[in-house]
Amino acid sequence: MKSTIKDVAQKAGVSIATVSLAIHDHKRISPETKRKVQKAINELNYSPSKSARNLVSKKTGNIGFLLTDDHFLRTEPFYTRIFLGTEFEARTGEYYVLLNTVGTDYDECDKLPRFVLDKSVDGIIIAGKVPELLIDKLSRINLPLVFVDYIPSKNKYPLVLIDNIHGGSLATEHLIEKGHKNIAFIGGDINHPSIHDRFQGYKLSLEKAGITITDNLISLEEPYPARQNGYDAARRLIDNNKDITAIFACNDAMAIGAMHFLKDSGYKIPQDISVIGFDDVEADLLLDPPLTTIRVPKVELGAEAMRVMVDVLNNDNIAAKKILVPVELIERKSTGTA
Amino acid sequence: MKSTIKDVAQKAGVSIATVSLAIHDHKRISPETKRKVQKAINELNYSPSKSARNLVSKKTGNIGFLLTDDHFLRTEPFYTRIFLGTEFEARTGEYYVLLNTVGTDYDECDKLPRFVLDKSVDGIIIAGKVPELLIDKLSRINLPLVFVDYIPSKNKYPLVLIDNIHGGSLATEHLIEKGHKNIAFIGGDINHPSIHDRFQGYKLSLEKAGITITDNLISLEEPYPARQNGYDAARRLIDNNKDITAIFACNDAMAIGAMHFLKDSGYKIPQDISVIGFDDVEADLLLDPPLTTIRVPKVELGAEAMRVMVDVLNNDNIAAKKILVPVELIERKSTGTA
DNA sequence: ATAAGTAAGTTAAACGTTTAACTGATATTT
DNA sequence: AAATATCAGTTAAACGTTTAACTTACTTAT
Repeated sequence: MKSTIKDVAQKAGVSIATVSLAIHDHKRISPETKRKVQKAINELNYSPSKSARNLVSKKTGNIGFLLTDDHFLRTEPFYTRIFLGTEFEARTGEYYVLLNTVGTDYDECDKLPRFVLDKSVDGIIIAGKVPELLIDKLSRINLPLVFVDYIPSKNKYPLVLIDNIHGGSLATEHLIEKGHKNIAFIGGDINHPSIHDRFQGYKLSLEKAGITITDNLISLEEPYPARQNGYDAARRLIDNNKDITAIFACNDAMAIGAMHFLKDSGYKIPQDISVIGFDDVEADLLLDPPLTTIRVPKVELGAEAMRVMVDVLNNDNIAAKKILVPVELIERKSTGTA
Repeated sequence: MKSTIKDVAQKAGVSIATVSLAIHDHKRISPETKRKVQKAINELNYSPSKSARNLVSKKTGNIGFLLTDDHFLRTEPFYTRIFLGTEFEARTGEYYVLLNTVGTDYDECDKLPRFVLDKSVDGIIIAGKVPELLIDKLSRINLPLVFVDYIPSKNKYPLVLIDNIHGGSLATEHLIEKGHKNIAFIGGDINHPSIHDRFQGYKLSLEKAGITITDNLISLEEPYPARQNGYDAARRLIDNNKDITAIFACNDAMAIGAMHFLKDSGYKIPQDISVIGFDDVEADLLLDPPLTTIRVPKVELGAEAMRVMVDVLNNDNIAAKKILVPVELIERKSTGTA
């Protein structure tokens, strides 16, 4: 059943080295011999053993995909999509993707990811925020690292990022165009590079439009950008400032929370208050009204990260590049004229 | 940096065979030697090379996870969750999971999944409905197969299934307990084993409660269990029978559609009509009112499938078992008393 | 005619494990 | 006291590739 290189060699009447060289299209092998070998391969339905190859090449043919438990388990399939993207791209690059999650509470005693310990990967794509301690440890072993949707503090690795600043601007400009002036911003975990940048985009656009940036329009206290936090932030904001006519939430989860609060408080969306989110998660379409948001091409992010990884692997020491993946405004029904 | 068994042997002052045997806790090695070896292992931070192991054991340590493109890409992260479950369980079983999708239009000319071609997996978990032709081809190569959430036509493989009949009963009994008598059923693609069984559960519970099963309370025509179909089915049902006080939809997507129709027609949920779904997808919580449903433990389904696979792999030819994973009623706000 | 070069293979070592078969002590049985 | 069993380890082959170094037969240049 399972044929080896030996069987092919026998059938083709050549040595196993010739078969190997023929497979790799080595110039030392004549076209005719290559044909003979190819014929034998087809007849025997042979395909090389990965294990044997890996053993001698000291490569594994696998790329690790690392993220935190809560990112993978969270309701919105954000990182799942990114993972999917790496998987799609890996296919063309002849790689497999191995997934591993780590706790957010990673500490000194915790083990390294399984695929690192048993040397099952040639490189690691790290998605989203992961504990810096883990990054430290990982940077000590000699594996190529590529970050997607996160900027580690010691920034010497290739980065694949959402163009958050531009996205923040897009969202804000959309509201400005609709005639809004009192535009609130809801953030959570403002130290997170993505959220920080979206906030930058917000401020940039306001400045550009000549609108002064007002403190009581901005909520940055929430520690985490989740639904409930969006709800709480919206309440605080509205309590302090009745003039708000539009809210830009730093992500859809918070936008959804904010919408819940607004509905609970009897505000009509978008007649009384417009809401825009960021990410474009599936749930947005189910909302009433469906949420206007900034679409992040999640699958594309993952694919890009894998492309960078393959480059790094083939090209040994390529300069650590930084790729910004563009976003786009998706206008639905949650935003209207002021 | 990367230490091999040779280094460990040298450091411990024994042969490499001894190291290997010690690692596998072989009885021929004395406790004292084992300690020595362990010490050397720790000091060198050694861990065995998977490639080398795989080569000699002729195992890969990988399990394939196969499903169709559209199942993986569809909005509700149903199969994604199942995948996650296999991944979690794989961890304890020392396996890695390799994912591969196939088109629903798989035909004779299409290649087998990549991980089959290059012999990168020891077994395959197949999730959801996949083309029978592919199953045929796969059954010819000698890899263990485990199906999750699908029953292939030639049923000789281990199966991990949702307990759909019981779920159907749970849903129906919940409505009966609330005092409902005119309980409608909305199905789509009634030939699908899962939907068929949910319908069985419905009928069983009605019989048990002494309620006659009425044709104009049942909609089975819809070809596909999607939102729009739920909308259409609900309309037809209500048009034909104004006495309906409760609807059991065969899945959440159809339930969501039905709710939309009811709202559009001015019915209050649950005051006028109760609605219950099946699956418990994330969207349910966002609805107004949030949907009462039957929770399907998706992660658990995947974990169970992996457990079965590991059993099969360790135990060579275990009888093809069939595991029914239990479901539970999640009561939210879309069902009330008649 | 001889040396040098090239073309097309082949040989054999290496990759890092596992494991069957062997060895050489001790301990036990007869 | 000799034969046998047990214990604790070692030796060496095998797994299926890749690849540097070697071979052999032609070409071509001098």
